[in-house]
Amino acid sequence: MREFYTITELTREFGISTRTIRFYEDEGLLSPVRRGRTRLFRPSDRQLLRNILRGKRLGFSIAEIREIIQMYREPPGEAGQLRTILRRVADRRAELEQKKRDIDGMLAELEAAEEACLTRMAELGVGQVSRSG
Amino acid sequence: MREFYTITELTREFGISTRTIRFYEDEGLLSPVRRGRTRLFRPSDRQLLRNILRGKRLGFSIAEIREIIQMYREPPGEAGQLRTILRRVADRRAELEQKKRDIDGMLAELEAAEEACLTRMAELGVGQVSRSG
DNA sequence: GCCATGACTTACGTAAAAGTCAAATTGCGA
DNA sequence: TCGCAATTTGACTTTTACGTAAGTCATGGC
Repeated sequence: MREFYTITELTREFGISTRTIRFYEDEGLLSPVRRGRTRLFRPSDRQLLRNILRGKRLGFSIAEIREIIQMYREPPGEAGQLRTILRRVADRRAELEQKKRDIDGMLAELEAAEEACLTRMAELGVGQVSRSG
Repeated sequence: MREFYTITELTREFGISTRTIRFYEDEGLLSPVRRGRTRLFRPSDRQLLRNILRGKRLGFSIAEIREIIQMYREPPGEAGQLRTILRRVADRRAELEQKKRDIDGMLAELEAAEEACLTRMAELGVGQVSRSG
């Protein structure tokens, strides 16, 4: 495991721009250490970035991702705050389950569309058809 | 099954604004029939709206949703176009599978966070803890 | 006939999430 | 130590997905 990554290494690995990474830092999602003014990303920063991009792919906003990230941090010492976090965890979980159902719904529609295409191709007498599902 | 829905009925059912529905029509996602100037939504429009909102929840853009919707339409008569659609279906499917993995990853992180909170609460000697997973 | 209600169009506004560009600075290899 | 590529900050621009406001139109009840 490497100790540090440069910003461009991360942009290449994740297919994003430096502007994006700096933007995430401005938004408080990332906090790389610095040598002089240059950002140095630890493996934990890299992991965090990976999680941020996961959230993005699922349609979460920066604000939501920031909130979710805060739930992963060291749990606080106060019972009320812990309960708050637990509630939010439950909420997010429900949201993710909904997204899962959405995915299954869309997959079903895609399969129907594929089926219709394959049927149509058969009607047209087109060969070289391979089924993936 | 009702024959038509008004715009406000749909806004109430799906928790969105009339502006949003009209915007989707402007963007070519919906094409309700009209009586005079008033929009009348058929059950198929309602279904389509449901699908649009599913796509939104999964983070697809209007442009992407428009493209996906076009795949659901009546399959065209030309073999090349059919193949194009099949390829896009495969791409979208792969994308949805990726999102599914993203969800599972996030769920795992949420569970870890929950676990940490529960542990912390136990340390504090806080009772009334119920586990959901 | 008048008004409330709901729907419509048009136009402008805006927040989020970067993209783009410029100018200064820095690190590092020769 | 020079020079160039990489990095930095800062400001401005763009795109997306609507929100909001202003004014019009149709219609059903009193």
